[in-house]
Amino acid sequence: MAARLLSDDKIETIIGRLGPTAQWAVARARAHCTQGGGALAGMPLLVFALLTEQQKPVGAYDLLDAVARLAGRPIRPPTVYRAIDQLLALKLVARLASRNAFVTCAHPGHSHDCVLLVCDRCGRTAELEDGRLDRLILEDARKSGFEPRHRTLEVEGTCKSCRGAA
Amino acid sequence: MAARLLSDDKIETIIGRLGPTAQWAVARARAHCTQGGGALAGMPLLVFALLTEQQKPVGAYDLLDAVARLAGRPIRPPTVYRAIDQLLALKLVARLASRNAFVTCAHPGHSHDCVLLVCDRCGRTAELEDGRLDRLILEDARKSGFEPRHRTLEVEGTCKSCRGAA
DNA sequence: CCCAGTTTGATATACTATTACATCGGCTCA
DNA sequence: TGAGCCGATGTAATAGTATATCAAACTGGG
Repeated sequence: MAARLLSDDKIETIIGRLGPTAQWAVARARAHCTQGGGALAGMPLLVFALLTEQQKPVGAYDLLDAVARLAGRPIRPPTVYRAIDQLLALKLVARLASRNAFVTCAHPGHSHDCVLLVCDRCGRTAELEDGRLDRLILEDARKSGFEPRHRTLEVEGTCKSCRGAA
Repeated sequence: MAARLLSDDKIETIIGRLGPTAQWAVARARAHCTQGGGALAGMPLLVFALLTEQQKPVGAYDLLDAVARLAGRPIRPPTVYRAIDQLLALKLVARLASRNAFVTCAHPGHSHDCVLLVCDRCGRTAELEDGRLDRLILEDARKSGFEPRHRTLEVEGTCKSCRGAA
């Protein structure tokens, strides 16, 4: 392959420098992939690590810059988008459609779509889970003959700590 | 203003050629604006008319092309985006974040955010309304100390007629 | 009539995403 | 071992979405 940008060793070193929460998230994500018979490695792993380090949505081009900085040379968009696509397929990250950005999923094992709470002050996101919501949406949709397949639910507002600060 | 692209008369003529449903939607939107003390005219009116003619989401650049064709000369993006911004502020159209496109709102008078059902076969959208959903989201969010301000809820699936056809 | 304010238009550019092609490394199997 | 295939990664080019900034034209009050 056209001269790997970053060796696995370097990626491990980068991960080693992350905070404890991010470390834990990476470890859990890897375990989740291993369980599924695959492996989280290379660019997808690096992108996941960078994304989980920030606790907020990151644009594809910010990830691109971060990877380029670590690699010491320019990176092309598809490199990052491919990694993102794989992470999306694995449900390890979610696309934040309202902001064209991406966040790591808090609950990798779950099959349902996320409910994302996005703070418009600090930009941080939290994930919500409520089966009643999905049941209600399903029920409402079917009433009009619509068969749902996938859902995007993003709530913008102010998070607890930002409300406290104000 | 830098030589208006389309006179009000021309816009009225274009609206006159729309189908009855679209005519009705335009009339209702205008009434809604008049009630609010404003007026729906010029580019925003034209964009609303074009958008309501299609019963499905339309990208900004498709609208751009449509306006350009009607005007008989190229149009620049900000012209259309400004019109869209005004229509968004008036809640006459909604942004379909998951597709970077726009649809006219079925219920201009309502203050709540829309629930949009988007058919992945025919592309058409329907609007849903259920206060229980919003109450549930509000309740869940507040449980984690989050104060919601705005919501994006888009459901992708198959509509009644497309399911019938299959 | 002239000026200030508002609205609309043009230019240029930033940001987001994908298509199509090139290259590398490892694997199988003679 | 090495020829040939396969999958993963990298590159080039371009398509699609959105905005910041400046310029020009109508509007209404004086």
